[in-house]
Amino acid sequence: MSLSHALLTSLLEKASSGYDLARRFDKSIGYFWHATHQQIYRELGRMEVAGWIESCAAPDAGLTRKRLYRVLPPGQVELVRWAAEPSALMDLRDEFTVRLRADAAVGPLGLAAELQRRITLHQDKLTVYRQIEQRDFAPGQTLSREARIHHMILRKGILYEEG
Amino acid sequence: MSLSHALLTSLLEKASSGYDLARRFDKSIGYFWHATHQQIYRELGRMEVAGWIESCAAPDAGLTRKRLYRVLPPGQVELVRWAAEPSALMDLRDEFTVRLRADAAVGPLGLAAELQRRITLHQDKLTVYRQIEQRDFAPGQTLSREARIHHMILRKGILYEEG
DNA sequence: GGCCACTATGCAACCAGTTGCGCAGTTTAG
DNA sequence: CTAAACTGCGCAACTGGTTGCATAGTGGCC
Repeated sequence: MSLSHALLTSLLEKASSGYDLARRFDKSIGYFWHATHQQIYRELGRMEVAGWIESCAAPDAGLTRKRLYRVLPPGQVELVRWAAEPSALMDLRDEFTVRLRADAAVGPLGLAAELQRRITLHQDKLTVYRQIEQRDFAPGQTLSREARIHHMILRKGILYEEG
Repeated sequence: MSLSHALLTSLLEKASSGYDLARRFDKSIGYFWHATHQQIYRELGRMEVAGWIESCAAPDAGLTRKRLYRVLPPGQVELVRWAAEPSALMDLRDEFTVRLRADAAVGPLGLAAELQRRITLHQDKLTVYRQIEQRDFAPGQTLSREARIHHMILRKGILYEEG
């Protein structure tokens, strides 16, 4: 399973509460690995039991139950171990393409409007991605290794949305 | 859920046994909606209970349990109803990109060989897709509506693998 | 005649992901 | 001052997907 490893990565980038993690996740790793807050809380619990992370009451918790999670050395060791494993190519689960096949099989079903709506959504994402690229990865800059990897991942997203 | 609708589509294209369906699935709709034989048998059972499909002993069954499944009118009605529903953009679950992020976060983890392996796999798929395109959708032909939709879907696969 | 690979179906157990709900504290607008 | 919206965590029930195994007939080979 990779959700735990995705969370480890995200927590290494910045120690956070479950809630903040869920929100940041939506806007970064969430683009290529989606998770609900339920999954995230459950997984944080498991990882704490496993000794991969630890938690304490968050400094800004006040009277709330807010907890801050932090990666422990065994968590980082596990992440490194896992990252080097080979893995199968992502398998797609594309509902709309199934609908297109259905349309091909049983005649025109009026999918044009829906198709147009989806193209617009993809264009919106593309616009956002390109803005991020201009903002964070403008040409001529010298980028760190980390930044170059993030740029590559973003390029992949851009190529996908263009497709 | 869409697996049932993917199976309905595939069965409309050609009535089949569960086993044949599973094999055809791998090489057509399976490219954008993966399923194991277990899921397929279970779903066929449910759909038969629901009255979407019917089955009889296959003509070539001999003494085996082989059964032939066929879509009934309520199944087709359901497929048409479902196809017109709006649906969310596919969300990706890309393990390798999580690994790249992990590499970015905790330093070089030697993912180059794995990356190369995956590029080769994508190139192999691309070659297959292009051969199918040349064989089935050569330019200059007049294609049916159905064929044009299948071609579009294939084009999308090609763009994805090129990316 | 015996072995192996393949066709064909299915059970059972498990794990991951989703949905709906509930609780409790904090902030903000009227 | 109070209602509504937001932050933050979590339980319970369910559904979908995966894995390992079992069964049984068919066809080819040596």
